[in-house]
Amino acid sequence: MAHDLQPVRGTRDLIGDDARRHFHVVDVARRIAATYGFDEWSTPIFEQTGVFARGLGDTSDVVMKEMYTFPDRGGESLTLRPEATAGICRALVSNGLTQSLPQKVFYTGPMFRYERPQKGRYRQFHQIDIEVLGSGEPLADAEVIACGWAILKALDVAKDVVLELNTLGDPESRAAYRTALITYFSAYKDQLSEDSQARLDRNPLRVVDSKDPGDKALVANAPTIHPYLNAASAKFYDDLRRHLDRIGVPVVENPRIVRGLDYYSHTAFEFVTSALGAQGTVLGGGRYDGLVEEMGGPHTPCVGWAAGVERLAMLLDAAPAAPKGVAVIPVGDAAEAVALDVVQALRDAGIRAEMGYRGTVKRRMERANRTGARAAIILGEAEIARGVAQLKDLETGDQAEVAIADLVSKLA
RNA sequence: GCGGAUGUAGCUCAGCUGGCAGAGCGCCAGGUUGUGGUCUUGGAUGUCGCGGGUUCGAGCCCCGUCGUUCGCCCCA
Repeated sequence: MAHDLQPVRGTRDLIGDDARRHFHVVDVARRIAATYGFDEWSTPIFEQTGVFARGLGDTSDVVMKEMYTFPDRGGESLTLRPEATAGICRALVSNGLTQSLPQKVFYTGPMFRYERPQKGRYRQFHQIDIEVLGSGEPLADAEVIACGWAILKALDVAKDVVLELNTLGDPESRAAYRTALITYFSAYKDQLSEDSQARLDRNPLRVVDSKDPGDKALVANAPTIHPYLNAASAKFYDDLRRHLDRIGVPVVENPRIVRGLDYYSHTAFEFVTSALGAQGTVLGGGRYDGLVEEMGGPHTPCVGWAAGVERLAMLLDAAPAAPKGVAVIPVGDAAEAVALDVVQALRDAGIRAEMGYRGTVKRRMERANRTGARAAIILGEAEIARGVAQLKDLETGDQAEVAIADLVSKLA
């Protein structure tokens, strides 16, 4: 393949089965989210760089080294969004919606991160997002998680996935835990991996989800957050677990779950699978009470998650079947006009129908078969003169004469 | 950003120690002047990812580069 026709590294085309898998995931998520009372938003694919730089926090890798940031022709620094939440929060504030809370938002679209591509990890990838903006109640967390679980069930991938749940507590609890972790790990600093030593300074919570085998031994004896939760945070977490239990969402508590982005507090969760190699998180999120304020809006507690469409699409057992239409086949030029009327009547009735642009009957039948048509309507001049057509069922091979006027009702 | 594997027809892949680029599937045409799937006959495939080097000669060896992939990192 010529170099200049190669798709850009980490991007890909969605065609055929790949496209059907992708859109099936999005369609199902959109449908289920609507059922939970979420409204779909759409915001720009790029924002002023500050929206992400301020929103995601300056310790995250996403901000430090993965953003597609560029000056536009006016000299303003813009960034292709690496995730959806910051843009949604910006839109909430820009549109004055902090006056009408809560807002329940469904979102889907492409995101961009300059990472080393791998299976399930692309530079342009797609997410589905659910956010409840403006509620600090654990019921909102429960609803958001339940909606995610419902989508995974509707996609029939829930069997491969478990929900891992943790709490990060409120800022006070989190700060206390942070201090405890620094104290604990500092005693073993030289035994930690190089990566974790760096994390210890930058973002000590991240040390507890290290995959380094040496670190894991130390992490196993590290304190969990629970003793450091203040009363309000502990109650919040208890309430959430009670709600999830009531709704029937199976939970595995995992005190090692820490979200990558800085703005989280209280609830943190991931739906994980072992079926996708290193890219095990299929849906992840949590509560981010400080983000809107961080961005310059009023204090607005929020909770939400993002799911990777590509990862979900890979978990699907099989690609959804291609739609089956009806092939209308004229025999001879004079029949084409009537055939055109027939296709139009079928389409007007909501039936997927196609008439080939050219070709012999044989060619048109071959195409009908190849494209998975369920039936063929063969229209010859002799039939047209009598007001009938041959209707052939392409699965059984049965063929019968049907009045042209009855074709639509026969195929509905 | 780091380490490993890999790249040959539209697809999946074979190609020996360096010696004329192949198979299956798919595609195109015929067997069927108005009927698909099965069968049958014939046909077309290509910058061997790209660029250098070694050699009488490179798909094969060497260097570089681009893409993919596995792990790390990070994350959805």
